Amino acid sequence: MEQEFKEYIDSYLKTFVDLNSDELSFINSSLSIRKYNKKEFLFESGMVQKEVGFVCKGFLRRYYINEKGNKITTGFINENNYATDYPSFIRQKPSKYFIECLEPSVIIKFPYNKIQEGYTKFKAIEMYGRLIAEWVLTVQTDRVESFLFENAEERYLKFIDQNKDIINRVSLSHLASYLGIERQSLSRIRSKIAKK
Amino acid sequence: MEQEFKEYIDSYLKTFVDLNSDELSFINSSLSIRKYNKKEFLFESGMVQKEVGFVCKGFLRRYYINEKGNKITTGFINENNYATDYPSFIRQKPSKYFIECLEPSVIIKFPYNKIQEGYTKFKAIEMYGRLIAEWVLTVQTDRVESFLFENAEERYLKFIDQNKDIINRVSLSHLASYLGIERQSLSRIRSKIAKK
DNA sequence: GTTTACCTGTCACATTTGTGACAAAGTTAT
DNA sequence: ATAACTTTGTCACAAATGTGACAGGTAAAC
Repeated sequence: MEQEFKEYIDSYLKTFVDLNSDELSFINSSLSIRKYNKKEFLFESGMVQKEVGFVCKGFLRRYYINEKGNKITTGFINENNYATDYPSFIRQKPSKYFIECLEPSVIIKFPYNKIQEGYTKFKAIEMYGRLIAEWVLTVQTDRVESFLFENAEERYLKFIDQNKDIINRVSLSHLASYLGIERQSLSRIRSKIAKK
Repeated sequence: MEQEFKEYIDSYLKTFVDLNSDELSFINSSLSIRKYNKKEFLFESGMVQKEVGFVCKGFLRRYYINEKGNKITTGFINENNYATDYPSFIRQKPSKYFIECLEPSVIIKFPYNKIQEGYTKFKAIEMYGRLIAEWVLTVQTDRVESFLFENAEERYLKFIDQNKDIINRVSLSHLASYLGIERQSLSRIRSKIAKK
């Protein structure tokens, strides 16, 4: 099984950067793989992430527990995405997030130290790091704009339009907190839309 | 004047990455400098940014005009920051933003093509690109969290706490739209706080 | 100095969203 | 199959925010 998923991620990475055999063998020797059950945690609040997780199979969410004890979902992670709190991983600072499996998952892990080693030794890996950061930057900017330019209903409609692949994997409560509203409000929005 | 500001940005860049003489001369030969008056635009909505601007002196804002014709400020840019719409610059796609000088400004410009050339030719420049992207990613993530975890009053208090250096350069209206509320709401919040 | 344009504070009212409660439906564990 | 738990939909009321209006203050332009 290991070999199968290693080849899977190799071909995924190659869609972004050209990797020579040195770089590929460095990457393959650096990563490990693990299966998770539903409700298991990739990591919990307070931890420093020693590795970043790449989702080969499964579905996860990232959430934060606020002062009132409410769980606020800030991201869903499906296949071919990285399960991490980027800012805390980059700085190697404790994260305030939990990452929880919503489905049984298969995760490939890259250790932080190996990534840094890859950045200094291999130009293609440094470039891949920049491209990933630029991509996340873009995603986060879109999300800031969604709060500034759109109301809750528009954010909801946009979400279901842009996430047809995962929409039937997320619960109403999780989605509501991701959109920045209460579950009752999302319920209201849904019934309002249904009447149209 | 040119030389003065070129030395200024050289020493700024050196605080992030080690630059050898090849890299420094490449950078210095790539950049140009320009003065702007108050109310002048660095670029306007619909344009593809051929260059990124580094603010040596001055103060600017980035804003978007929505369907109702309202100007929504999404960022303030002061000294030692880049005046750009990153996502559109990265992809070389037209921006929906205006960047306007709120004060007379001195801006150093890096052409997009030169930056890409720098990325491929110089490892230190590629690394600097990654660090900048990682930094912007972190800033944008903080901003998303501010919408999810905080109400308008908390966002306002956090802003004045974290931006003591520019707080007296921004107007109430601009700040309100940056916080995602109407100017009347910010006015209300201010008077509510004043009563405490 | 005067005029003009813009910015700010405040008000009343409308709309949106949050809060707490409850019941029905669905899911999980035993 | 049953019981325990979770999720969802709905309601009434409270709180927050948006909207349109107006007046006074400030700054820029002539």
